[in-house]
Amino acid sequence: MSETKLRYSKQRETIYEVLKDDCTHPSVDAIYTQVKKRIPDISLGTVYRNLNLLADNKRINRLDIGDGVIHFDARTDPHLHMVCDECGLIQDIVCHDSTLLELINKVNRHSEHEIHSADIIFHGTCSHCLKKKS
Amino acid sequence: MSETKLRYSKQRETIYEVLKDDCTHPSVDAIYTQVKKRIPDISLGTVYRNLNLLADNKRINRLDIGDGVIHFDARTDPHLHMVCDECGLIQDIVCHDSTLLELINKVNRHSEHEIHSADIIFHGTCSHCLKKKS
DNA sequence: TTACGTGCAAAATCTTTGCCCCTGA
DNA sequence: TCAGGGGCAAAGATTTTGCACGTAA
Repeated sequence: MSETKLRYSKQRETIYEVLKDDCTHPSVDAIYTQVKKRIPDISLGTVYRNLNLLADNKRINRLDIGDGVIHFDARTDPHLHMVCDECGLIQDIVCHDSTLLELINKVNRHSEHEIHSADIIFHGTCSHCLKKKS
Repeated sequence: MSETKLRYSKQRETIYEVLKDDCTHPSVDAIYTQVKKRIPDISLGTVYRNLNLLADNKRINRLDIGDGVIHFDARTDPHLHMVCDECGLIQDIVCHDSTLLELINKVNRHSEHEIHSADIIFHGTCSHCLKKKS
């Protein structure tokens, strides 16, 4: 949870590279499988450790969609997520305007709490599955 | 995941009653502890089984705040959640107006996907912790 | 040199499941 | 009667951690 100085390690940078090039919001296991192609003897524990370190240092984000495993995302700009209930894919929804900030401001005005951030996960049917259905 | 007819059971109704009277969005373990006071020999497996059944039948909702355990909520009207990063409490944020629907509609207009629902979890500092700080 | 990082395996958590007995309808 | 429900314990699944060895700075 705390931000600490990190020394270079091939494993950690490879994990970060793999995640950065993967837009599917992969689970730890999926990342492990990918990284293993480049560093065959890396261990799952190392992948967990480094993903947690990277997240604690805000280089990546944890993403919890409620499927029982943690997903990770190398995008750190504010954006929303959409989970397709048909195919399970997780997609980014870019905030075209100030929608997200507006929502947070609205809640801040109407409640006594102080909101700092919002994790928003939409559920529905993705464009690809919509086409398949019609 | 599928909705099925459920026969009456004392255990299930007690679990539902306990959850309905608890506004803290308790974890399975917290619910188990509560229910155990009324039915001392109930088993944890039964609590899991029934919470999942109740959720599948839409009588309650699962709530995933990313802390590694599932929370449950007997409120089924559309509302948002706020997790206090200081004390960990989960609070309801009532949607005063059509904010939530507006957000969903906006995304539906701007993306090719079809959004059906939104799970929104705010992070910040709750009113109680704000007072303690000042 | 030395504090941080790794691989490995064991442990810790959390959740589901099989089995046999019980119970609501 | 009998299919659904429960208790118990074992199994599964996911994640963390201790330890001895390796490595960046």
